[in-house]
Amino acid sequence: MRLSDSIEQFIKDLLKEESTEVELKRNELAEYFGCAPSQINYVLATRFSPDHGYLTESRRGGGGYIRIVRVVRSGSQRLMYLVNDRIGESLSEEECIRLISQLKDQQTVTADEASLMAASVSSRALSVPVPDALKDAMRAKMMKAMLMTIAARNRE
Amino acid sequence: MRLSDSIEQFIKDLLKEESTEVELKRNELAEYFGCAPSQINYVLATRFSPDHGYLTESRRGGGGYIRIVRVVRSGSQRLMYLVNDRIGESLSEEECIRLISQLKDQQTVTADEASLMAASVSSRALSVPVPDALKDAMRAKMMKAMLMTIAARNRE
DNA sequence: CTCTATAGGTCAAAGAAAGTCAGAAACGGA
DNA sequence: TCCGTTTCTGACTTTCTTTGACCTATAGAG
Repeated sequence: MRLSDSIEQFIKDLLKEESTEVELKRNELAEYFGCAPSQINYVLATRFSPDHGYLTESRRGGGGYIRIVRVVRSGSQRLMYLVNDRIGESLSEEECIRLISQLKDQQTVTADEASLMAASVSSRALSVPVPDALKDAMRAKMMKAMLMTIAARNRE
Repeated sequence: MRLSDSIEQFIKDLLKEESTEVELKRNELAEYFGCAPSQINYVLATRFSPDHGYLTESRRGGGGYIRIVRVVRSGSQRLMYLVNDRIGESLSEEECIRLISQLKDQQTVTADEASLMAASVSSRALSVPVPDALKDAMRAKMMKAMLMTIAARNRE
């Protein structure tokens, strides 16, 4: 198992117990896992970003800390954020996959729906002679269209 | 016996034991067969493609892997017929819609999934400056990719 | 108010896997 | 034998992870 995954799991377990918020010491955590302190920042950046549904704040100096808060946003709030702010005019396949798996983690979509979405934006599905830039533009629109229909159905 | 055939057989044996899904390390497998790692990709491309009834996903970097999922089984005959015979190289939006609503009628997909699929092939989602012929070619591929993932999950 | 010990932050580079693709080699049919 | 197709390799690329050196903020002592 990857170190990053272990740390991610450790933090998520803490969040399960202490519910929506957890505070920890970067150096202690790094010590515990026997890794460089900056590894903690890597985990935060790649697994506890706002896209993943978390906010982090921290403080340096004596008595410093890192606090991680799981943001409780409704499914449609998340969807609207994605459609209006997060997704722009263009989205690569990798970015799509990342967003989709986050939605799945947050249970905004089911696993089945997630794999449908992933299939539709996959490079295999779009393998026609069209410039990559246009494909990414399509991906953005496809994602928005799909998210909108999900938002529409969730509203009742 | 051909190297590719040996590797193919090896993976299929794994799939027999571990049932429908197997995860492996590209480098280890190449090492085991004493060949170039890229040989594994060749085998995947020529023998474990979606047309053959398999899906693959992978991850790079430390702790990377390749996962192979067997899709074809008795229950998915109809879906595979759609993928291999019914849908050709090109599909208009109207044809997509018709197909999707048939799938919904047969309860192969839920209403929610049907609207997701429809959204992804909608003209709204594909409104970029690309010839219609190419869009319809994409629609065909997108539908096939999505049907494959549905077939993959329908195993009982 | 200044100094210093104590925390966390940043970034670039090294390491670990998998992907791509062009071309060499082997094979099979005419 | 000649030619096209399939198989195989190696060099190069891309992505993800991990580390280490250096930077910055804060609290508290003097």
